[in-house]
Amino acid sequence: MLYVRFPLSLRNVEDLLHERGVDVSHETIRFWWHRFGPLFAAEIRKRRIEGMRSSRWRWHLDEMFVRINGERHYLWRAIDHEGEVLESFVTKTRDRKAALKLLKKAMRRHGRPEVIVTDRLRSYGAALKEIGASQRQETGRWLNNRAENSHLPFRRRERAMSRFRRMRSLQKFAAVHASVSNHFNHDRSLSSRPHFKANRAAALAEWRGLCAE
DNA sequence: TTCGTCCTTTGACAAAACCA
DNA sequence: TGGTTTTGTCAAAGGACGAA
Repeated sequence: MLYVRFPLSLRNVEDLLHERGVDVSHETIRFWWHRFGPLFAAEIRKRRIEGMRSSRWRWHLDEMFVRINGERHYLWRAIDHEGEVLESFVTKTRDRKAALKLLKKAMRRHGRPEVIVTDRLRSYGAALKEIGASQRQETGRWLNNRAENSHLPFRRRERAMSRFRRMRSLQKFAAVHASVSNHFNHDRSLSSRPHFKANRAAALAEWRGLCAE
């Protein structure tokens, strides 16, 4: 959890744990998050979906560049109007097929949204047409800030991580990171401090519950 | 005992980040 | 620009532990 949630390297986490009396190697940390990260992420996602009100009527779709060994890849994400990450995955191309995959994945899990906000990339139009929802699309230079903003934590992490070495782990990390940051990031600025504290305590307690199982 | 399985450690590596 | 440090990753070996 330390590794995924904070911009720490594997060796940073090793040292942190050492301070707390846990003696493990950096390789073990890596092993742990590969092994258990996806499990936790899936569990968090499942619980969130169960407890979700049907208020996610507007989606924001977005893609971003990620460089792996000098090769260009694209990280696709679907975000709801509250800034919560619904879906994310990695492809090598930026075309209709990738956009379509994103849409289908998200819709299978969350149902159809009323409005879909995208940037001006034509692939979205083509993909939406294919599933017969083109009238629900809204594009705009500024409309999609919601999605762009949610890249920030990810970018910060990417820098500390000295870029991703393999597509496989980027995919995994994107999924786990989305779930974990959804779980812990309640809006600090909008809610009062005691309210935020209560939320954070609840999130932590729930996390401990997940670990104990 | 001897396997087999599942984790952990170790040491090395190349790529990226950093710094002057 | 070029050298140094830091990064995630890998292969190989080690170790704990239960089953046969």
